[in-house]
Amino acid sequence: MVASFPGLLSRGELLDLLHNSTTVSRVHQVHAQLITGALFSDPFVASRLLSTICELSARVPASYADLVFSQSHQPSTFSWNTIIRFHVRASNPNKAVLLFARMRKAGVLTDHYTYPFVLKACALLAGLEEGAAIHGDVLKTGLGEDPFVMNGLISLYCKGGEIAAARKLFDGSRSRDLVSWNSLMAGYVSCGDTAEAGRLFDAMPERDAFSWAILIDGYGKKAGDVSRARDLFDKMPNKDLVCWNSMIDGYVGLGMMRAARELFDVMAERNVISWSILIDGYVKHGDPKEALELFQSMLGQGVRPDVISAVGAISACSQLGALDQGRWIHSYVKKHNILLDVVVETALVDMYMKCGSLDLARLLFDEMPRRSVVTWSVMIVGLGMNGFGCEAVELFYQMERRGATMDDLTFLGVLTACTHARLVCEGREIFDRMRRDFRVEPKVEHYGCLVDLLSRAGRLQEAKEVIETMPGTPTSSLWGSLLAACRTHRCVELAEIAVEKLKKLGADDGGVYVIMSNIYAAEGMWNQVWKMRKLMRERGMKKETGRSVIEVDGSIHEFVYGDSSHPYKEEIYEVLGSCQMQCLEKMVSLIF
DNA sequence: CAAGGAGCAG
Repeated sequence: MVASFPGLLSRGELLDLLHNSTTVSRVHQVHAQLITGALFSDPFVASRLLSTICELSARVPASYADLVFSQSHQPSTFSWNTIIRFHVRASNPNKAVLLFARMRKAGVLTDHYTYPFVLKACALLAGLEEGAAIHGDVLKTGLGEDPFVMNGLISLYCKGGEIAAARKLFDGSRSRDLVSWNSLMAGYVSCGDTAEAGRLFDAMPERDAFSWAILIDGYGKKAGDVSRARDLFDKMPNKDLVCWNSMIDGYVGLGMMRAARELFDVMAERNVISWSILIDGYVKHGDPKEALELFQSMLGQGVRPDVISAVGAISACSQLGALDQGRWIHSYVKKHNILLDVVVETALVDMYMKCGSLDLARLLFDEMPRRSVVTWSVMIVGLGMNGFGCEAVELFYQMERRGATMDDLTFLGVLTACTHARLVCEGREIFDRMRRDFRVEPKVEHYGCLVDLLSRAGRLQEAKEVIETMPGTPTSSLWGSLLAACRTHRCVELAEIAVEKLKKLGADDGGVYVIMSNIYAAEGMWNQVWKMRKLMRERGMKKETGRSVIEVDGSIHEFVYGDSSHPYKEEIYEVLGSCQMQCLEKMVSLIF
């Protein structure tokens, strides 16, 4: 790289070069020049290099920034500020706070640039204790009236939930500006006091796009009062892109996808966030088909997907079981260098699992450079779901040996896997070790798994005891799974108890009586069966409509029981008919 | 000589 420069560059030439550096390789060139020319002793040049690295923080590893910083002799205040800023930008607030402590210890002068960075780091950490100590530091240096420093403090207290402290600073300040108003308003919004945020908004001497966006977001997403948010949105004079996105997100948060879509469709300008909000909204609110279509039209308009929209599209494929499209998105993401971070890869593993492609899931899982708790959990859940309960439990033990942290989802996955594989003893043991060995508090869902595990294995009495002795109130689903097991294990007495409990919980829907009448029928208790049927008729209960979704050659088909609107319905019923005929023929030949 | 605070997607 150095070869591209004949000889050494002068100080001025290096500074010029840095000034125009927008690529990492350019930074490397200058770095090499500094080393060969022993120019690190020039604090200004060294700090300019660091500053350029900081501007490129998204593409530079933290270790490289640290290296350059450590090479500068007696770093200046500016260099310290810059390396702290780098770590705040790179989401290493811990490191930033640590560096600040070292800076103080080294006796380096702090200035009005230092505090906003380090306060931001504290805010990210929600580290009120450190923040308060830095507040004391600020007062000693007499920088408390610098608007940047003060706003940093306000924002710190807001993020830490100390809105009263933030308010006190705000009220006592002589130099508050628009950002101070906005910060405090954001603070009220995030602690749920939208009313006070609204009063601040009305009292503001001037407003900018931030002010509007904070309150639109506050009314919409945070307070769920989307009509007030819309009022504000309509009144806003020069709506910027963020405001549109906030408003759309407000609708999406309440599941009002139609309203969200209407706004989206009339937007003059969209960015990848606008698309992501909507795609993610469709995924979350049960319309994965629409999410995928939107993702495709986003690509069609030349918008490069980011991690959020990619994850949205991938999980839409998981929900639909759309393996072909999922694989296509996987290769698209690889080809276009979309950051394959651990979240995206986990979504892909989940997609392959949900689509039943265990080998592809395993391949990706084994190759992943980093795995999160979610990655492991997804794999465990997937194995269990696909009927590989023993493998799921084995993976759980492997996870334990690696010392990976586990969360409640992990246990939900492994317990469900135990249920499906009838691994009663393992399941029971893992449940008992949850709190003791892994410090994960079992939730109702985990008790649900345990009850399911025991009752399916026929240990109905034991299951009933778990329900009755668990902390908190048992939910209807617990009694529900006991009831379902009573049917397979033909236990009328326990079933009747379960139905009574379900009735008390107001959860005795049609399904409960269907199961109960089936249980009676199996025992030949026909009087009871008729009683159940009559009860259902009286209450106007019906069975839920069955529906299913399938992907064929990349397009999605939905089937609803009794629905005949599918374009290929005649062919479908013909095939179905012939299947039934074949089944009948087979049965007939078996019987005779 | 240089750089900083507030808002939208998971």
